[in-house]
Order: sequence, then structure tokens, then C-alpha cells
Amino acid sequence: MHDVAESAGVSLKTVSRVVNRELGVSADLVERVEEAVRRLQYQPDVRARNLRQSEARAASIGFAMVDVANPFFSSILRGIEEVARPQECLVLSGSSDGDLAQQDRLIDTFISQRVAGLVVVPSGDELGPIADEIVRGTPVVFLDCEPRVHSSDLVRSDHFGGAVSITRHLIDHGHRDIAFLGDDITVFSAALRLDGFRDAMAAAELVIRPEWVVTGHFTPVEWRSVIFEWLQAMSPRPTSIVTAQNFVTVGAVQALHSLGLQHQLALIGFDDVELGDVVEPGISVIPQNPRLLGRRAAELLFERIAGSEKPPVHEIIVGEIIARGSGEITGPGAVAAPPSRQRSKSASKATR
Amino acid sequence: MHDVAESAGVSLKTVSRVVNRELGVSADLVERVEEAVRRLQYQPDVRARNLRQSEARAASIGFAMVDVANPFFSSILRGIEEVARPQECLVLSGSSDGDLAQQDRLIDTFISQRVAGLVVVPSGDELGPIADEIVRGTPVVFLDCEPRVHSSDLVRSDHFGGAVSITRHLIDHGHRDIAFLGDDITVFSAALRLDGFRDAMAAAELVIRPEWVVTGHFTPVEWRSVIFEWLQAMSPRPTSIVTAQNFVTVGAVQALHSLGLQHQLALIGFDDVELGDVVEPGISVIPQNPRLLGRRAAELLFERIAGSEKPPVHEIIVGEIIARGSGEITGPGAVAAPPSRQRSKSASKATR
DNA sequence: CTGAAAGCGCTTACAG
DNA sequence: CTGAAAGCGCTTACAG
Repeated sequence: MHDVAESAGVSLKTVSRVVNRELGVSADLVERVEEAVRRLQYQPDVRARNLRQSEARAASIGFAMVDVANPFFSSILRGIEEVARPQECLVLSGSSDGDLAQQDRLIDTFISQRVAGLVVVPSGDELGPIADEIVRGTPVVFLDCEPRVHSSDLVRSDHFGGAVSITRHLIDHGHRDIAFLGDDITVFSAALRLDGFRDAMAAAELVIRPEWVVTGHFTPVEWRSVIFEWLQAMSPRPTSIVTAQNFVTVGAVQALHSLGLQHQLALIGFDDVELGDVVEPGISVIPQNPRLLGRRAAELLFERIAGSEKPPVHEIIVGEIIARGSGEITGPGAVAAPPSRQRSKSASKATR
Repeated sequence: MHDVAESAGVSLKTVSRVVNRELGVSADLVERVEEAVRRLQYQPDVRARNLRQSEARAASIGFAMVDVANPFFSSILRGIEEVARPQECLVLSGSSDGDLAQQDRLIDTFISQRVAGLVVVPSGDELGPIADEIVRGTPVVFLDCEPRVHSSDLVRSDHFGGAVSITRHLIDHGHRDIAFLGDDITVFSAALRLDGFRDAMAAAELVIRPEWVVTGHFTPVEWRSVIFEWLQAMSPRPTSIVTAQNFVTVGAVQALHSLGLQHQLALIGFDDVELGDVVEPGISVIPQNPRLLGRRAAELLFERIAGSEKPPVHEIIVGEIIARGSGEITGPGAVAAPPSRQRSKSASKATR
């Protein structure tokens, strides 16, 4: 900048004015400065700018998630990016692998880089000690679920309602012996989905066998082998399965196919899965809209960054079951005619 | 920081020393400063630090890609993250959607935030005007392919060799009428894959019909409908298809299933696809290892950031065909016994 | 072992 | 319309 000023024969302030397109600089000087900027390939340093101009527009925001290699999270990131891009705001991101300490470190690092705000998909039901403090001083929007003691903006799918829907879907198709496979319930969203499952089962006066509730594994590969062995060991077997997360669904479908059980056991998942329409039978799911989740979270975050002080918003996005076959395999209690009751919640947003 | 110094009754410099764990501060002062840091919840500002200390360790690196919602790219990002994390380096990322101007803006924004280096998956065969200049002054590692006029470190899959392998795989299974569906050839990696296809076809003295080469679409949804219509319109139809990219593979498999052709037309893809083992027939592919690609690119980048001046490295990662069924559907020229010739390149790395 | 001064690249608040 | 000074939060280079 100094060189530019010298080369154009003006003061630093004038360069600053031209670079920031402030009004009230003579055309002549604008011309000279711009020429010098080009010639010297000058690039303003956003960090230095924001050092002084603290109310400046956001240069970057941080996104803490569990695992960017999971399409659910990378689609969220895509949605966040779409909102941030027009503002020339960059997004820093990091995966915690569900580890609280790592999430804590990540958020700490975000702050040391002075992000303007954070979107956080919490890895558990509370934040680490550092994040906990930070979050009180920085705009933050929670995604998917909210840590206990906090109250910020929150955008998430209807975990409870969705889990109730898919469980009831199986019950409506004659199933009484239903297993639940999902994330560890220290993750609040996972806990809500399990609650939904329990609720639907209780409402139908069905019992849940403890050995039919499996939680706490991570990758599709891991789930595949866990479910493979679990299916072999179980006797009696459930007649149907609720898979509460996309990687679980993938692992379960692979295990069922390995065992040749895909046409015997019904399966319905939470969150959609690539090629779920092509597998035989097609995989029935209640989809999420991760891109929309990300977009809404980012929009709310930018409102906060801009200074909005309205009370915390909780936005819940409701989905609708996509029946592709695996969830419509009937159980022993199925009536002759398949239940006509269509539960078609429209894909709308509810704010409460 | 000022407050901390005052509160601990020491100078700024002493606070700086304690925060940076420099040696030669009396235990007493260290104690007092740390206490004040805790009490005031002081977080050093990495941006301000790097402003002065320009040879400092990297605070952030940038990753420019086509679309983070594509698992190929999000897995790369995961790999980069894994290398950056131990250094407390954050990664900024952004998607260009294959648009050169957007990629240019993205890289520009990275630089204005003074990233220590860049990993770039180019959206085309050249960089935009801004990026072009920037890249000459900032450590950069290209991933997947390298823009023409540049020469930096490069990590990529063996596009040409992989395409030759999968094309020959179809030829070995008796196919003569082979279609090629892939990315627009302005992307260098796509061009290399098409070259590989052409090369294998020529070596077998087979002709390529222009209408059997389709390129330039983006999402699985788009590919699905394009391929659906293309298959309906084609007469005669090819007996087999090379899909040169994961989203193309997904779209093609969906289209084939919609038309009930999945057992008639052979298909083999470049890059693996989730649930490709479960679909009927299983999807034969030559996989990539995007996480490893990302990891290696990041490792090379950090070497450059640390000042390495060795000549540019080109690292090429070779894969091995996974035969799952779709690629082994035989064509009219198949001999009685399937070809025994096993082409099993070991998954090793070659440097040239 | 500790600190006062100058500077990183920019902006703000003021003067002319 | 333009500029000289002070400051953002930190560090470097020097002195004591």
C-alpha cells in the first residue's frame, strides 16, 4: 500500500479511499491509483483492515462439524458457502469426528482467527470448556442440535417427528419387531430420533428389546461389519430396522445384501442416500435437506453478525417419507390391504 | 492483551512471551500472566500476530475446488484437514462450480486473507487472470490436474492409465461399441481420461462414434436425464459405457435402471460410488483415493510453505479395477472363456 | 530476566 | 477533495 501511494504520488489515505471505492476522490487520482495498484499487483490485506475496522463486514465464518467426508455435512457446507459467497465471506471448516476435545480446539482456533461467527453442529450434548465461553461472545448458530445449557439460533430437521413417522410406517406395514440403529445418544439429534422411535413404539404398545437398539459406530465400513455380525447373532431377529442416520443406512443395506436378507427385513432410514433409488429393493427414507439447513443457518448467522438482537429462532424443517420398497416389505401383522393412511406432512418450515 | 498486561502488572512484551511460551520468564510472572489470561478470557489474535511475524507458521490455507457437495471433493478436503489440523492450521474452502471467473474470485479472496498456501483443483485448463498472478507468488499445489502454463507440485490419479484400463476391460469382455460419458474436456483430467479411452479404442482398432461421446453436464440429476434421453434416442445403441466421473456414474446407473437396461449394457466407471457394491449388478469401477490425494497435496504444500525449493513434484496415484458385475456383462465379441488376462496394477505411487 | 519503542498494513477521526 | 497523525493487536530489535 505504501508503495502504491508513493508510485501514484498520493497519500496512504487516498489509496485506501480508492481501494474501498469511497466517494469524493477526483477522477484523476482514482485513475493514477488504480494504475499503480495494477502495476504493483497490490492486494489489500483483509486481516489488517479488520484489525482496525472491527465493525467491518465479516471476512470469514467458521463451520464446526463431525465429518466433512459425510455427504450430510458436506452438503451443509455447500449451503453455507452459497450464502457466504456473495458477501465475499470465506468459510473455515473443520471436522471433530465426534470428539468433544477436538471440537473444542477447533472452535478455539476459529476464534484466534477472529471469525465473525460460527455455525456449529455439536458433537455431543455440551460444548467443551473453551467453546462454551467463546460462544457467549460470538454470534453462533447451531445446526442439527443444540447443546444443553445454550440458547442460540438453531436450525434442524424434525428429528423426533421424522423418527416417529418412519417407525409408524413400519408398524403400519405390519411390523412389531423393530430394531433401531443409530448414532450415540450423547448427540442430541440422535437422542431425539431414538425418543421418536420409542414414542411410536409405545403408542402402538410394542416392546423394544434392548439388544435391538444399537448405537455408537461411525463409518459405513464399521457399521457394515457391526450390523453383519449383529444380524447373524440375533435370534430371534427383528423383522424390520430403523436406521437413524445415512452412514448407518449404507452399512445396514450392505450387511443385509451380504446376508441375502434385503427382501426379508424391512428397512427405513433417516436422511437420504445416493443410489438409494436404484438398489433392490429401493431404500425408503425420510430425507433431510442438508443444503437448505446450511443455507438457513448461514442466513441467520449473518443476521446476527449484522447485529440482530431478536430472540433466538428455532427453525425446524420437516420432511416427507420417500417410499421406495425397503420400507414397504410387510411384517407378520400386515393386513390384506396395505394401509391406505397416507402420512404426507408437507415439506414446510415450522418456527417455534 | 493490554488489559492482561495491566492486570498482571507487567509489560506487553512479557505477556507476549508467556503466551508464546518463550523461555526466560520468571516463574512468578508466568504465573501472574496466566492467571490474568484466564480471568479475562484473553485469546490472542492470530491475524495481528501474523501481520508482523510474516515468516510465522501457517494460520490457514485455502482449498479451491469444483463442488464440495461432491464426495470426491469433500473427501479430498477431509484429507487436507487431517494434515493441517496437527499444525493448528485452518482450511478455507470454496466451490467454483466449474466456473473460471468464480474460481478466480475465490483465489483472490483467499489471498486477501493471506492464506499461507493453496491447494487448487483447477476448474479448467487455465487459471483466471488474478489467480494466475497470485499463484506465482504463493505456494500452491495442484490437485487432479494442472493448468497449462503452470508448473507446481501436482498430485493426481492416473487419469490416462485408468481410462485405458477400464476401456480395455470392456474390450476384453467382448465389447466393440463403447460410449464415453464424462466431464467437459476443458478440465484437463477429463481430457486425459478421454485420451485414455481413445487410446485404448485405437489400440483395439475400434471406431469411436461421435454421438457416443457425451460431456459437459454437472449434477447426478442432470446426468440422469441427459443419459436417459440419450439412451432412448440412440439407434444403434452402444453395448457398453465408460463413465468418467462419479456423478456421471450415478446418473448413468439411474438411467439404466429406469430403462431396465442395467443387465444389458455394460458399465464401468472412474472413481468409486457409495453403494456401488449393493446395486444390481454391482458397479465396476477403477477407484480413486481422494482422501489420500488430499493428504499428499497438503503435505507437499506444507513443505513448500516451510521453504522447500526442490523441483516440482508430480505424484500420480494408480488404482486397480474393482469388478462388481456391471463391467463384466459380456459383449457380442466375447469368447467362450472370459479373458484370463488379469490386469492388476498394484496401487502404488509413481513419481515422475 | 524485563521493558520501551517502532513497525506490520490498514483505518478512523480530524484538520485543512 | 486530500492528507498527517494515531491506533487496531500483536511482534521484532534493541536496551538495560
